[in-house]
Amino acid sequence: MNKRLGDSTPVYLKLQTKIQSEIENGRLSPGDCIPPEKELAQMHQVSVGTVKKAILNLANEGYLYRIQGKGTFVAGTTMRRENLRYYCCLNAFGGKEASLKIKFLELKKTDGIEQINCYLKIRHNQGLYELRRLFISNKKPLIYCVSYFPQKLFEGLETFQTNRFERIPLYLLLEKKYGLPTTSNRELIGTVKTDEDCSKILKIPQGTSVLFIEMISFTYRKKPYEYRQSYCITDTHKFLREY
Amino acid sequence: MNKRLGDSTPVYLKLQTKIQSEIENGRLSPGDCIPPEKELAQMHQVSVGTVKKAILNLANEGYLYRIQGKGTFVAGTTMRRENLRYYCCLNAFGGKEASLKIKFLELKKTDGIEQINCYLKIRHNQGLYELRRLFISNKKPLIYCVSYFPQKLFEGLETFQTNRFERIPLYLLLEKKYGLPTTSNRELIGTVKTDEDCSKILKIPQGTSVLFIEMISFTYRKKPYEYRQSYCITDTHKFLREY
DNA sequence: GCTCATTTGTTCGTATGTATC
DNA sequence: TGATACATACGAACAAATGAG
Repeated sequence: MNKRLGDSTPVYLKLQTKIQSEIENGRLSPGDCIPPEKELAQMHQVSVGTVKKAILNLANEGYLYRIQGKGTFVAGTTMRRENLRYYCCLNAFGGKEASLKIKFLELKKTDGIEQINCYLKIRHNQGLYELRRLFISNKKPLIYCVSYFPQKLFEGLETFQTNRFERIPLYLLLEKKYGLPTTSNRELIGTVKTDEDCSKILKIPQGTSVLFIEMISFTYRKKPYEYRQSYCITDTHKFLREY
Repeated sequence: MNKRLGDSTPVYLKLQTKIQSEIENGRLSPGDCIPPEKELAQMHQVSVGTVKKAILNLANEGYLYRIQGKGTFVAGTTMRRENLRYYCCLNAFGGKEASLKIKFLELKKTDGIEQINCYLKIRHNQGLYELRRLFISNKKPLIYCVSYFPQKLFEGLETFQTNRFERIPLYLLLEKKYGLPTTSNRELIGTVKTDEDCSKILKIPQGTSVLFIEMISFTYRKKPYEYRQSYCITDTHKFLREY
């Protein structure tokens, strides 16, 4: 590794960027172990301290985690973000959280949808998966959500047993199978009057105002991988957000 | 500074905790400069590397920021969080942001309110400030918000010229005057039908469903310093949240 | 515009402690 | 128990930015 000849980016930063790229490119996947400090130092002809700095930075940013005596590993979503919960429903601050059951409704392939493909940064002609789910608390429907994914990114999704969608959070399912952790989410929050389909599923009168959340989830390199619409009943429980 | 005799917490961590305490206790305020590495090293009889580690950790956590050649300084909210925007209103992802004008409505002292004092972690008998504001976009009211603060924490708030509340974000005003930066926010999001007061101010029919956001803002040591209720019209613009 | 003292940033190397298997 | 790997701590040298004179 060239030590600041001509270009002025520090050595540790070059190494750091290199490792980060390998993670983002999928050459290293969540759970993988990277070579020990000493070895990396020899490989790149730099000191151990420099390697340590690069690795600690990546660990701070959530790309890696380290265990003393064991090694350094590539982090997944759970490691990066202790508490990723899209739907945490409370009746009040400090109040009780609703325990949500997931009900799988449907998963199907669809053609591209212009607006959504645009959000997902894929071409108009690329197909999508559409996943519809219902979240139920105390036998009462609370959230109806429709997710869209690029077919190209998640090939074979339709072969999953449907009950797997009801057992673990979607983002964990996708990370496990496709190696894509969630790095950030962006939401637009508003209200909307339910249409026929939605009001039937939520068992409320058509035209009722409900909370409407559009979300885009991102993975490495700020790449969007899911667009989701959620219709939420907030009579008894409200949605927690922290930032 | 005792170097790991008996107790096992590392030296750098003790120093780090010490500096953090001084910031959180207000002995150091946003903008203040701390002694240079060499001096701190001598003061505590440790090596420069150890001081560096303590300071870099605090810088990563947002307590400090450093400028090469100048020194190390205590960070305020703007330094800690580039983009703290409670109200960022977009018509769609990638769409245009509404430019909001703030209209000051009222600031008054009130008695404690049980539920709110509880959120703010102060005793029932402690008084509050109540601040009411209206956010306007394109001459149309978008957000009506009512904030509550502990009187004890913000003594003299009522002596501010009211137009100062219309010029800069509230959190900056409070930080500047009282030295309390915002470290995190917690929100509960739902919908509510407007009452008479609210519908008059927002110029919409009474009983219209609007987005309703309750928020608690925290400063150092996770201390709550504001409780806020926002009533938001989301016909044209929705609320952005990232996490 | 230049120089110099100060301060942080980068890099090296070494020694020792501690957790894991 | 020993080998491995990360964590802590020290110290030294030089680079790069800042601000004062």
